[in-house]
Amino acid sequence: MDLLEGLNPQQRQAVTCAEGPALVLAGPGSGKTRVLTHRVAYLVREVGVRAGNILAVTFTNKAAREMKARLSHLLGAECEALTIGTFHATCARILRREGTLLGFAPSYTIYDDDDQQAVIKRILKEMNLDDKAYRPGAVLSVISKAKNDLIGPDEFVPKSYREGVIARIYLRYQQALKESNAMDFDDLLTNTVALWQEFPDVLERYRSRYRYVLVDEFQDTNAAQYVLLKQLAAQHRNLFVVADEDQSIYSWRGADFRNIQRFREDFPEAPTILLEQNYRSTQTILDAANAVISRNTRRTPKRLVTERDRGTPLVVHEAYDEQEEGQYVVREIQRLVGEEGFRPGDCAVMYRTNAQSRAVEEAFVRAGMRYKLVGATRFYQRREIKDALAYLRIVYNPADSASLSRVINVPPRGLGPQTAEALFAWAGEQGISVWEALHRLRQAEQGDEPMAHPLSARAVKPLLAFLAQWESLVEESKSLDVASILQLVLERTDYQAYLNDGTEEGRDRWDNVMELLNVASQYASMENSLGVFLQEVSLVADVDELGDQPDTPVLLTLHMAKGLEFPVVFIIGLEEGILPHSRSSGSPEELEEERRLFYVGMTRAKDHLYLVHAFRRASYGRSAPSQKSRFLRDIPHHLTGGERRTWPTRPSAALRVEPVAAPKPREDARPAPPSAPTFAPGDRVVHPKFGVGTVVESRIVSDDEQVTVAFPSNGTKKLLARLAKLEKVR
DNA sequence: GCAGCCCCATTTTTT
DNA sequence: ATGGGGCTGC
Ligand SMILES: Nc1ncnc2c1ncn2[C@@H]1O[C@H](COP(=O)(O)OP(=O)(O)OP(=O)(O)O)[C@@H](O)[C@H]1O
Repeated sequence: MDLLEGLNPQQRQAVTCAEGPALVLAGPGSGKTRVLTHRVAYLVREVGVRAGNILAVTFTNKAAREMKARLSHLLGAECEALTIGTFHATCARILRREGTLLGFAPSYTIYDDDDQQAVIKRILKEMNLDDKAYRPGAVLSVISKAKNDLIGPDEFVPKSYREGVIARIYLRYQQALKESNAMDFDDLLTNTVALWQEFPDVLERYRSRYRYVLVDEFQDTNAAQYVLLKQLAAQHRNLFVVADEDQSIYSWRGADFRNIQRFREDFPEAPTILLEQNYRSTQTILDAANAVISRNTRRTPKRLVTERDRGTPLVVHEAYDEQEEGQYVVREIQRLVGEEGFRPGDCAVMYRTNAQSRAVEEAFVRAGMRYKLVGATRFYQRREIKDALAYLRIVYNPADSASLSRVINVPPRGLGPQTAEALFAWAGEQGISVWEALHRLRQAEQGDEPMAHPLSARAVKPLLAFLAQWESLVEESKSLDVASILQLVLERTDYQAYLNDGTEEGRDRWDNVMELLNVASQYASMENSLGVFLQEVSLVADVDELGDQPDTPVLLTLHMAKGLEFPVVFIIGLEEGILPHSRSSGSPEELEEERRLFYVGMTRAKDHLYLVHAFRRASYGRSAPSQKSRFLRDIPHHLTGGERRTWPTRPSAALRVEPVAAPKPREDARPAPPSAPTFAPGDRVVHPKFGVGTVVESRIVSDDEQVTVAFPSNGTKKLLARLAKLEKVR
């Protein structure tokens, strides 16, 4: 197969460019991922690079799987030797091998958010701090931010008293993790950076191993990830990155698209290759997406053309509420499948927040249709699943104190909060893991030299019984696979009896545990199946998606949609407060990121794009009128088929599409406040008489919008937008 | 120590 | 709405 077949000249140039660094900058659907994939194959097949010398970094595990699949097609068996994965997964693997140098046993545990919270809560108690003044979530976000910027607990410079306290928590937190032989997500990156910094010989090994490094979605790398890349590529300089600054949507996680600029400075010899041909979307979709993104100021405009024809207009639909919104989406999918020959799996429903999936799911259930929720870790968040995983994690890494604290009294065995607190505090004081503390307790009780400990005489017996039980489980598990271990643990803890309280919920919970066992058994034949299984679960490597791939509509967040494409896309909840989200509307930067998020969603669509908003929506149990998203106003009217809605006929009545004239806010009919301003401060506008000016302020006044505009030559004027025929200019 | 009850806040996005 | 956390009574 010719690797260059099916590539345009620009793409070929990128795929075949010489050794050394290179930057591919291009818009959505221009084949960035395809270029990266083909470049890998090209290096192996044409340049003769050994597959083992290539590292390709993707943004999600799913993307890694897809790339692997494509490369296995392009390269055959040789692709097995490639390293393809996310930064986190790759670092996790490196640290399994080399972590001992930093004081971590190979069986270290990756702590998830709950574990992290548990550790922080423990520390707050230890330090006598109020967990309301220092909310664990808030503390963790400060710590995470620091880590993403590679600021360790020692380098952390507090800018306030509060931050001083957090700095102390941070320090203790890192100790606690080490005592538990655990790392959090951010540690996977920072510890790898530290490893390579402190052990140049190790870095040297990885440099010669990963002689060619390729990074997808480079605009969403954070500082730690960028340093990792620099460490690896500083010498051989074979760093190939593809990026689109308009698709940078993870700044809240420390991602910084200015890494593109840094790359240019650090690798000045890198050619920049632009891809300007879009192969995905119709002209209409592209035009609409472009109208939306061009309102962002901090960007370099890109050229992007498509070979495809105009296609159909976008559909903008106003639903009554979130239920009717779900119903509309489901019926429209049924229609597309029934009348237009689409497959259910061609359709995707995208939303800003996970909570929004609920109403859509209910609509699917009511319609008797199957659907797939992407990236839903809900299953792994369930109590019974977390319990079962905690059991497994203890077997794998008994030092894991977070897991021990979770299940020390599950099922109840007389080790209540008092005892647990005493035990954990005692371990904390001594700077040892809880597991070790239990051993000391036994020593103290049964050894020759009695030792003081704070545990009540009554608690000692169940504690030692607990230790004995788990010691035996750890020992017996050594020769077993994950599935057998899980079965054994469930049996010994009598977990089924604990769940089975006679209620249906209890039955369901047990069913879930059996489902977990089913998933685990898919790993059973692997080498070190327990470790592999736990790692994949921790890295959210969508374990549940193994196997079944039904042809069903997909429900996913806009964030999860990055990098994917679908013939039919529904974006729902296009309302102020949701998209843009109220928690992200504070600064212009945040708003621009919300806009990019919408842009990413729109550009996933190949043929049909539906933009749906609801007239009213319930949140936190309260239903309130909503206001349509400002982003919808940026889409020129001629690209949409006008706005439609299916109510107020009767929300449950048969689908009836009634065209609705441009929204005219009538106070009696609409409790909603008047529409949002079309002009925002900073916008450049043109006035027939005064010329070009800059908007200073804009607010809604009765029926029109009063805009204050500063004209360089005519001073500042207050104008009514409609009357003055104000127009935006770019 | 533990089950049951009530109150309350809820930071949206994920590796 | 929902579940986690605090409180009460056994
Ligand atoms: N030269 C080409 N000829 C035909 N189809 C192409 C070509 N290049 C890319 N495509 C197709 O265009 C679509 C988009 O490609 P790809 O996902 O690689 O783009 P991308 O730039 O990574 O997109 P995004 O940034 O939006 O995720 C894919 O379906 C791909 O197969």
